[in-house]
Amino acid sequence: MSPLFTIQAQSGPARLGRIATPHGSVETPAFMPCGTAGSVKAIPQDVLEELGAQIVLANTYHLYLRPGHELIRGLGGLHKFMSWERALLTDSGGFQVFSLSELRKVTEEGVNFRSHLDGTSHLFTPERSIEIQIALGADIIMAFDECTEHPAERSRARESMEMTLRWAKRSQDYFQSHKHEVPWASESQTQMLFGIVQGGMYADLRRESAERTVEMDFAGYAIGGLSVGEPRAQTEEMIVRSLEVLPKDKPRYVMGVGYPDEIAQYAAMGVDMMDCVLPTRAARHGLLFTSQGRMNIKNLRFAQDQNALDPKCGCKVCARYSRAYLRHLFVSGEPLAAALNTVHNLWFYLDTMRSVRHAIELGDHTGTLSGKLSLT
RNA sequence: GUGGGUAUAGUUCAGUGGCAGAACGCCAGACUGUGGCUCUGGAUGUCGUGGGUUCGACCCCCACUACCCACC
Repeated sequence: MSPLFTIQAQSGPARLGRIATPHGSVETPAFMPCGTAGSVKAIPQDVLEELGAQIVLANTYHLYLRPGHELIRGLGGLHKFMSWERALLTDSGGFQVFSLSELRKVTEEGVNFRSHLDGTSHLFTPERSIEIQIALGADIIMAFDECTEHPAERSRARESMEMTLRWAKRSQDYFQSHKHEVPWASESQTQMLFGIVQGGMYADLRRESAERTVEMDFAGYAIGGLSVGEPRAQTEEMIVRSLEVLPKDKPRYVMGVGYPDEIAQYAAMGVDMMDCVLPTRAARHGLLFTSQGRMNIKNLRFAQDQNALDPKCGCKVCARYSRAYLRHLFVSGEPLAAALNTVHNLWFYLDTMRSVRHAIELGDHTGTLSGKLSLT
């Protein structure tokens, strides 16, 4: 079997690579837009393709609750259901449990939680999470973990980390015995299961978590539990500590980050994959990322501004519409505002990654990777 | 013309003889493995005009003006 992840060029710790999935390849470092409920909010799949997205993240928690994973399996899997032929990754539901903490109860077995939709009680276990993720059929699926809250005492961080390690083993075991049940299964193709590094903000726990996760031999490794309120320097250190241990021939994924300059920086540090709700959520809230920094399009100062949103941007929104019009759409509550803003922000993120990949390919002669990206 | 009603923030309206209020709108900020076009904060007043009563009036009294309703 040919390797699922290949590295084509390196520049310092940064890698230019390619993940081969049953639904096309993903060039790395990659940014993955969030399509929580089987949709990147506000834009249709053909636009997502035009933007150059090669992989989208969807969510086990949401799709399980509605419309239900068995329904999606019955309709041929998530790719077919949402008419997305490129790669998909599903999150395990671990983070939703964390972010909806007042509704949860964590035990060794798993997590009891109440649906935010109708209040009904549900139990997620590692086995259940993987079962659902197999039914959905994403190309890359995630082990069921516990996202350690921040701040967390060392003892609490260790306890949480140990739980995640036990759950990782159970996720792996269940996956190995059921992976043939994926909707599009064939002899040569299965899903890739990623393990997740935790350990709170403790460098040695991060290292230990990474080492013991690697021993279980996953197809790729994620670094979770970051961007939960800690200072940026700490995020960076935890990533570095984890990357030191993670195998260089497997994809490494930092979950849930970040700002444009963050994703460029982490890619330069050797991270291959990232996802974040920021570009899409911010877009729906009127916050746009540009080459000149962040821009709140609802500000009065744009009311009569005929300039393109970002004159240096190559997206279709910047090519066609003025700031004045975009402000008008947003202020008026027009649905088109969310669509256009999302197109721009995702283009900006995806284009940032294209620049980073190009810089790695050229051996970073442009300096892009050495911190000269001045994005906020 | 007669009778009745109303007049308070940009708008729609609460309000009490003793610091001028809400909602929406407006202005600004936030957003990091997405429940939520969401959350947080801020500014804005000749309380229609002119008199009177009162220690004190947005509030009570009188007149005027504008608008609304009914009747003629």
